[in-house]
Amino acid sequence: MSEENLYTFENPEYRKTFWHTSSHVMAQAVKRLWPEVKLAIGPAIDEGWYYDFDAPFSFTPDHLSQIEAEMKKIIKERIRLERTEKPRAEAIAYMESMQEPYKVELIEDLPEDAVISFYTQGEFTDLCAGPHLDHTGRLRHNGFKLTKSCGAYWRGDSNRKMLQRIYGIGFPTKDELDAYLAAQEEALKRDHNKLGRELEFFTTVEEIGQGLPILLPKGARVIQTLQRWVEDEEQKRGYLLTKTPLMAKSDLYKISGHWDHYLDGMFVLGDPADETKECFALRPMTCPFQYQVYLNRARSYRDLPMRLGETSTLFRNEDSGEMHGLIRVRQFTISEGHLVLRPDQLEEEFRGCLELAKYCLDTVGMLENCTFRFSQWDPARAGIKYEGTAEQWEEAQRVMGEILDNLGVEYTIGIDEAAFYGPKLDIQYKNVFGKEDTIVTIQIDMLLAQKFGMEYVDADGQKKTPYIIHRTSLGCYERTLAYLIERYAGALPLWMMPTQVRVMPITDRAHEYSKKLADQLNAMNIHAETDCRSEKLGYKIREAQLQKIPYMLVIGDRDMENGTVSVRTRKGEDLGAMTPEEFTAKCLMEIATKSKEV
RNA sequence: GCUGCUAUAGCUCAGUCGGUAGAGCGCAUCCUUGGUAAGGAUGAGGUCGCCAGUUCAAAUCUGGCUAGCAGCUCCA
Repeated sequence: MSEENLYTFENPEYRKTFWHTSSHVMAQAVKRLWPEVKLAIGPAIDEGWYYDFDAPFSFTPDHLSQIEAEMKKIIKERIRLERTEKPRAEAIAYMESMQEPYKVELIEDLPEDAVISFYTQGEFTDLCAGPHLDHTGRLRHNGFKLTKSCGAYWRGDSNRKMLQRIYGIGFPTKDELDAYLAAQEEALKRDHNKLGRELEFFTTVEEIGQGLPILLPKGARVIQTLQRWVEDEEQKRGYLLTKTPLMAKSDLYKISGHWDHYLDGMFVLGDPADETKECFALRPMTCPFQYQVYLNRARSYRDLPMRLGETSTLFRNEDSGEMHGLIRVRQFTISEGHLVLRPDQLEEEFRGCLELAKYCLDTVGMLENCTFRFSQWDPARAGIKYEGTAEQWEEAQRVMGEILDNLGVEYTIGIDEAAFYGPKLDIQYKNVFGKEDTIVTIQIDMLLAQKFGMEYVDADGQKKTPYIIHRTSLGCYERTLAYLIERYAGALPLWMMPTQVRVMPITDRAHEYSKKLADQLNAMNIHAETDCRSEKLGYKIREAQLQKIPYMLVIGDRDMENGTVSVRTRKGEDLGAMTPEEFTAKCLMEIATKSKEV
């Protein structure tokens, strides 16, 4: 980056600094208004900044307006920011004198030899590593907005006090702010939780409970289309289809380790404390069930790799605050698979899993927005969250790292994000709020095969323990549907749409012709329906348009005379008259190629 | 689970100071047979999320619960 571009908003470093200084200005405003409020931390984030406060009251939108007004003053005062450094003991004493206990704790946790720096702007001083802008006038008094306030645990620890976080966003000009806020508003219109309900993909019912959405006919159909496609694709790639029980006795989960590591997350049927009675649990994952397929008889190295696939419904008892539309639910269905392998097959099979996942994500149009996370263990939680030895973990992570590097996967590392039995490659996707979740996961497991006594007889006659890859190819169908709704604002590509064509007779005279047309289309596996209500054409078109139906066939006297259909797309294009055969061929081609055109 | 917010007709929302409810859209019926984003008329539809409490009186005030939203924590 050239010298002259250094101090512009396009430079990510400058942008972070800009937002970081904004967070200090916000904290200064809060301290001016309510000196009793304690300061925690206030970093710049990907989009804007936040600051965590410990206040004896709750910040309301009213408070935020007051803070904004005070921030404007501070910006107009053009206060210089000055950096100072203090020795550790002095720094602690200083923050104690300022009655900022959170700052004291932060300093105490710094290494003995750390440089402890402060930034002062006017009467306000904050513990901070910097850097910062030179004065508050660099910010724009009408270029920022405090977007929300909410709870956040001190140091991200749910056992500690919940503080209040205020988020803000800011730009060098008001126009940029307005553009950002308008874009945000646009993005929220795609929110699957709103759009998915409006378009009748799903709903929820109070009596059924949290995290248990009802897939309405439209949503169910999309998921059916995706499932059939994924199952067929897996079969082509050598997967064997299984169908295993949705529940098992606690015995099974005790072998797998889920009983120890995951009991809180399971729906248990019966009393785990009563050893005289059977106790069942709904399955939170498929692994120990699908392993039984492998265990059905003795296996030879010639049987490997064994690729098992199952469209698998799982149950997880999530905490009540975690549920979100179709993205985080208590019952969901995934394209689950387990591959049982010899060590020499690991890399190739891992590549196969990654290729399958990328193919699936690309076909539905989501790959370009995915990021890859290499999820590793945290040695500090060995034996608590993670099973196995340090050697096993280092080995599994080394192997996975090598494979990822060989495949040229660009990834970030997530510490303490692994499964209890091994490291993962998680493919992440962001929703319209910018919140990231895993859509696909590929995991290497060096532990469970041993626990279940899974072996194979190798060429040398020795019994050996196989590797296992746990993987999904399109992840959880409910979650995928949610992201698809957001990705396409409800206007899914033709091949996935629950209704692909709506036939719209203009007069009663055209009803019979229209119904026959729809029947013909359905016979060709094109999802068509007829709108025979006695409404005007414009009204029918408006409704079909709002429902994002890809093709509208307008049928009037002209079409009946000429034996044609008049085709309109949801984009508003009038494709004119064509024969039913021409239209059918066009649709079938678009469906067969899984065109992403919308 | 935690912090904050929310819950009125199928949907989006009004409802003033506590005196048991309204609109638009949708739905039904009728008129209209209209060629590319809303034709007209009439009508039905609500124990104001649930349970308590305060009060002569609660959609409105208080508490608890349930569900929804944003974030935190956890997780696919």
